Amino acid sequence: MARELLGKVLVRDSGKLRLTARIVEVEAYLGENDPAAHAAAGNTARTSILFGPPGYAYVYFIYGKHYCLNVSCEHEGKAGSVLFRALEPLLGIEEMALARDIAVHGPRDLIRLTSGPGRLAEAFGITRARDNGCDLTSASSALWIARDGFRAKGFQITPRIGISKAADQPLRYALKGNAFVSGKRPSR
DNA sequence: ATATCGATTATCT
DNA sequence: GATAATCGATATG
Repeated sequence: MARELLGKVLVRDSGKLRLTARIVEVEAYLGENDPAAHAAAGNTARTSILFGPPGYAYVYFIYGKHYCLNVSCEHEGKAGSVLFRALEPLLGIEEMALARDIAVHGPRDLIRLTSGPGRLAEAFGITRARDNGCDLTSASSALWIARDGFRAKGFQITPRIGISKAADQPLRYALKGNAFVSGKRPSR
């Protein structure tokens, strides 16, 4: 799923406003048996979406400040998911800058719009109240995943970022050479 | 009822 | 490179 999501487009539709951005970095979380996954705590009020059918938005709140977006994967009862870590803005850049409350002058500022799980959620106005449980596979949803003709040149797999448990597993997928990928730049 | 901590980011040095 | 900010979910009593 993580590999399939790379290169797809995240779409926000609210009224006549549309935001779109390409998915350039994601991480896989493997469900109940993955110590780093929220699903490891079991099926609770917080994580119930993870245990439902695939294709739905799991939104969580972290560090008192940030929302992050996952899509549920696997069949009902299996809590695998994919975390959206970075996007490349396509449409609605001014609106994203407004939501992020930053001024965009050059490419350097563009990166701060959607490079990082908390940043992309803020740019898209994603909150738990608004988007948790949303069907990401339906074009009539306010938040959904689209396919355009984009062909990725390649991707790379590295260890997941920002976790303390099971941090060694290579489950982070990123488009090769994409400037919007979060974290430290690979040496090449 | 209370304590702990995190799938992060911004802002320092 | 280090650290503060900030709050809801979860664990513990």
